[in-house]
Amino acid sequence: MPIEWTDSDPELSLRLDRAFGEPLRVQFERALRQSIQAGRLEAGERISSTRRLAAELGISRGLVVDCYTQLEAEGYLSSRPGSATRVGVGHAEHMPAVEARATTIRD
Amino acid sequence: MPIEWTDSDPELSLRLDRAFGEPLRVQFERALRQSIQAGRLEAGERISSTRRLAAELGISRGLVVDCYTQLEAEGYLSSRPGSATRVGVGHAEHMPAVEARATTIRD
DNA sequence: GGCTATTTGTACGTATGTATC
DNA sequence: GGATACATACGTACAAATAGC
Repeated sequence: MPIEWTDSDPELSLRLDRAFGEPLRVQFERALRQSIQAGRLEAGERISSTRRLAAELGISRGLVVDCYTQLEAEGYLSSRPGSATRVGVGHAEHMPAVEARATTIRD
Repeated sequence: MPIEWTDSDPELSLRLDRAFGEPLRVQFERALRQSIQAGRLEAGERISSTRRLAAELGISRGLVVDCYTQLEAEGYLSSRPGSATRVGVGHAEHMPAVEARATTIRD
């Protein structure tokens, strides 16, 4: 049974399927990366905390942490302890779709 | 091809060999126990997390967890959730092999 | 400035499924 | 079939940094 999740504004919508064979982490990581690439998330904008997103998606926080870590290494996200994780400024600027859209996504 | 690993300070150095016939867990567990027995690890000192050590040794984390569990049961290590594993205070000072022998093999 | 809640980061321990020998 | 090893996912716990009041 796939997991679908859409925020109030559909800034981040993704679909995970446990029975699909592909690991949840891979599915989630790709969905998140594509959301940034497509400009559905604005540069510098806060994204959900690992706890909230995990709870909303029905997956463990560890998975979310792992994916955030990976995407941060790729430059898509920026985080520091005690503060919210944000979309990396470097990447989103270079993405054409971003400025065109000016999407608002909060937390 | 043996796996060799040495920490920055060579407090823990070990050598694993997949082709040796002896299970990796046995090799690793013995190497770790001997490091403590020989006093190369100081009492109360932090040791590598299961994730880090597994990654550095190229073995699965499950194996490291199993060995840590066994050595904790023998008193060589001390751990609690959310905190780093440390060398057991009782052991690193006085002698070792006694408690180890008294312990039954688990699992 | 201080206090508290939140968040990240880290770490352990466990469970389940799979592959291989 | 059993033992060994690995991969994936989860739950929990704690410390440090931060943000907000």
